Amino acid sequence: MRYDEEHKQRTREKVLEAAARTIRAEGPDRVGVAAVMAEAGLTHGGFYAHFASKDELVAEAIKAMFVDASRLYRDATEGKPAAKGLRDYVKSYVSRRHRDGRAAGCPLAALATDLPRLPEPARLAFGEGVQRLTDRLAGLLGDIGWPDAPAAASALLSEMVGAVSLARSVADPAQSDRILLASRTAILRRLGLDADA
Amino acid sequence: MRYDEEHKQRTREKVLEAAARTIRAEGPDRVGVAAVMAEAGLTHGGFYAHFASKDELVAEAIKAMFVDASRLYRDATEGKPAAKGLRDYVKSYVSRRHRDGRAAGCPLAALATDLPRLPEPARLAFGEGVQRLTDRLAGLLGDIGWPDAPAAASALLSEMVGAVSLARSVADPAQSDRILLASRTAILRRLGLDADA
DNA sequence: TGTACATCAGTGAACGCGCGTTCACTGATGTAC
DNA sequence: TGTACATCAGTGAACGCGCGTTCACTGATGTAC
Repeated sequence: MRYDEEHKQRTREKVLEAAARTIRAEGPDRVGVAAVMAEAGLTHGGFYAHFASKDELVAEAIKAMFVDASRLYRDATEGKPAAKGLRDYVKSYVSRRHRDGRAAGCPLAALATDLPRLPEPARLAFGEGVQRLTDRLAGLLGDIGWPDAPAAASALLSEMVGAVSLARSVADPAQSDRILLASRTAILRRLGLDADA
Repeated sequence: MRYDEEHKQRTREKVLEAAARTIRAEGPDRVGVAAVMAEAGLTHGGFYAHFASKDELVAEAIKAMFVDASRLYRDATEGKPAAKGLRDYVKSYVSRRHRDGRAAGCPLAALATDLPRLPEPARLAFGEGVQRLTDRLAGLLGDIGWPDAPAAASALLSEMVGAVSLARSVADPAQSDRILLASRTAILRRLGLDADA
């Protein structure tokens, strides 16, 4: 049907957005090419005009998820003093809303234990995303005068990822809430952010 | 072939052990009934004499994994003063050896992000395992006089799970080592255990 | 004690289904002349 | 300006394959008489 110049690029982005959402919600193994294409309003046959394989889709979708993650980070921190930004980011990350919204949340908490089973390109993309997020947190920790900010940022990120992952993994809602609250409180208290405005 | 009384029970346990290992390594979706049976030295047709479905196998295998997890906990802590036991458990959990041995490691770090996609029975079994491990850690923390030990234990477990999961998820070995080291150091220092014998 | 039958864990072929991938085709629009 | 052809994103049928599950069968041993 001969579309205009940017048409293919727009389609590719629509497919990637659908994949990024459903892979976070259902995992890379339970998401099918046909389902992703359908969610993007297309039929499955056209998939290979955009991606060489499903593996490539997964790797590219992981990159797209980290764009979402950056937006979540920016929304929580932009235009705020470091202490308040850090506090708001922790509170939005270790939250019921984040726990209950896998499809739109952080790829780390959604896919961490899936990654070791995925091929190299996906793991490379994931590793880069982890590093970028760590660097950003290290910046904030440095700004509030925290010692050894890069290592502290890594430990902080691990704790947030673990808390949200575990809160999602248990069947009992009360237990899940307790897991979130315990980590959120521990983090904010430790960073001296629990009483700030 | 009419086997003796305990024969069927032993076979079931062999199948569960094989499933517990391969599910931790490959994830519940990539492990097939036929592969698990073959690893237990059987053919796939006999599977349904032991389990009603693959879903039931997964739920039962999760219970079996937590038996392993209890053993790992006991090996690190048994017969030691609380401070030393806690320190040794953290060091064995947040370690390269644990990171590199998914099949025999803690189910939390191996499967946390898979669980939300599994049916209720699997998530119930997982939730119980998480609680038991948290209670044990709370016991140790209480013994060393840590305030609000149950919440502190939950936060500690989340941090350890997050660190090992993330260390496994990135492609770059140096980055992976840094993630482990950052969390391990932060935890031991915070608990005042970094200089103990 | 000996014989006929029942039991049932395990075998292996077969089933239906979903998935990743391939491929011949479509048809609106750009390009060549 | 008008006509014939080329392009190529997208369609939909088809493929091979692996998987979960089913089922008729096996055959060593326990039980009944």
